[in-house]
Amino acid sequence: MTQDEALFLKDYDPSAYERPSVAVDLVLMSVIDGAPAALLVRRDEHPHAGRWALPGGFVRIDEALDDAARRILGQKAHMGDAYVEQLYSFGAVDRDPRMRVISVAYFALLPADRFAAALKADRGLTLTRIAVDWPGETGGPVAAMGEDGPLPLAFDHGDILGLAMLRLRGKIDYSPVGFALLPDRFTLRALQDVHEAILGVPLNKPAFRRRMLDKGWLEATGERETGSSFRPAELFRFKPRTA
Amino acid sequence: MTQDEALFLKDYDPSAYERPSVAVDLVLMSVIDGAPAALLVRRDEHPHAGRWALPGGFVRIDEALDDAARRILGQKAHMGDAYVEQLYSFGAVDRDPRMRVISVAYFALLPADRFAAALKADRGLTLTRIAVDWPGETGGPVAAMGEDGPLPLAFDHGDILGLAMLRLRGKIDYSPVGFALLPDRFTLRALQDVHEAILGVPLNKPAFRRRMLDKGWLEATGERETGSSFRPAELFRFKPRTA
DNA sequence: GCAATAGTGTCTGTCAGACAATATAGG
DNA sequence: CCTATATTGTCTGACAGACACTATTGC
Repeated sequence: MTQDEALFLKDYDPSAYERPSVAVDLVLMSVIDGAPAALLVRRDEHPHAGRWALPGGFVRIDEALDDAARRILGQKAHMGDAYVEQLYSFGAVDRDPRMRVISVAYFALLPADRFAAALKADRGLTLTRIAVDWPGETGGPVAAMGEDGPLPLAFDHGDILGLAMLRLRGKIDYSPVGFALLPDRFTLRALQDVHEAILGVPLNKPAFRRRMLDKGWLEATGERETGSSFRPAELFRFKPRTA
Repeated sequence: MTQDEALFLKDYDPSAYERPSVAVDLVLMSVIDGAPAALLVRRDEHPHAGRWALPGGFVRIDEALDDAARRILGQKAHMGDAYVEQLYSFGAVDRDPRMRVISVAYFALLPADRFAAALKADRGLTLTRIAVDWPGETGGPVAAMGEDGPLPLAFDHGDILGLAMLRLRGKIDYSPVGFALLPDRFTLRALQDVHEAILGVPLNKPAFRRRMLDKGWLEATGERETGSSFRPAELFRFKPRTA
């Protein structure tokens, strides 16, 4: 930094304009029993008390956006590391009636067992199945299904959830994000189940197997699944490097 | 809104936390003479005085993010309507040395003649060719080429420019964004030139023609281009509805 | 051996790339 | 007719879907 720049910095007045609050909202996604699922929190306070919302929080003044997402993943969702990706920023003026809040939405992909652990650790979290009226290229509205039908969502969180599903559907067959929804070792059938749940269509087994193996993302472990009363499938692992 | 909610709103204190500034930065893109191009502004003030930056500005407290992008498109880039899409939000803590600024980046796609008009209207704008070290699936770094080599970019605007190119490259062959880079009527050769510039690779002419016509995005006008000393190509138009 | 699923071989339709043939404007 | 490019036809290789076949485990 030059001396001029240092002088300029000293005199700069950052309080000239009224500033919005910036929040991060997290779409926690998994595939459970062959269907896409998400974790929501029930709002106890106004606004939208009684509705369900994405876990979220305000970005601190000295905290990067990505760091805020990971902090909320730990604090609000009781998760350790996970695949986290920025989704979109929502900035309608009236999306929060309290005040101007711009929300940077992220989504996190987690294996089903991590969902179970988080639900046990925090009773405030609710598991919902995501229902999408697929197939339809545009990826229409989604619904978070509770025990007694669709849950009412707070703010614009329904839009965020829908966009997250759309993004995931768009990425899953040309990027290795699907592996983040499975445990370390998994069978090709389990991987196919995940893809079918996300895409909402049944897939051809031999073609799926060929495609996955050709991409070079998979590494055979030589191990077999246990507990089946029929021929056990081989367990594969995600190969991190394209080598 | 219930009475409870109204009461709650009244008592809510929005000034509890220090808030970041939120800005919108615009990547104005076109294809000129067979190469991707962008419009930049030269910074006169600190920080990064003398470097080139994306046109941008702060989001007003009562202005939606998308509206801010369109306002800046008009005010700073002297453009009317255009294809505008949100790109990504950049939120590193130290990306602006003055203060905490979170930038929501947008990109706009414009036909080459609109670029020329904007350059005439505002002498502060600079036209740069975008050089990308392609082909390479990951889409390496980009450089904004001036008369005498690469221009130094301010803040993290090089990252933003690179991500914009990557996004455009990823979308162009499965979405109709390419038409936004051309005038109302255009030849298939011009469309192919745009695709080749964005993708950085030569394309097969018959295959390109077939693919485009099969997608149903194009409408033949029956008119022909003029001014060529050889067989004139038919002019096509973008068909808005998939009908 | 039986049941049930894992894993493989093969055919076929679709589609993009390659390449060549035909069409048409100005001169 | 000549030049240069538009436009079309055809062949071919890559690849996904369909479907049937073989393999392997527990019982």
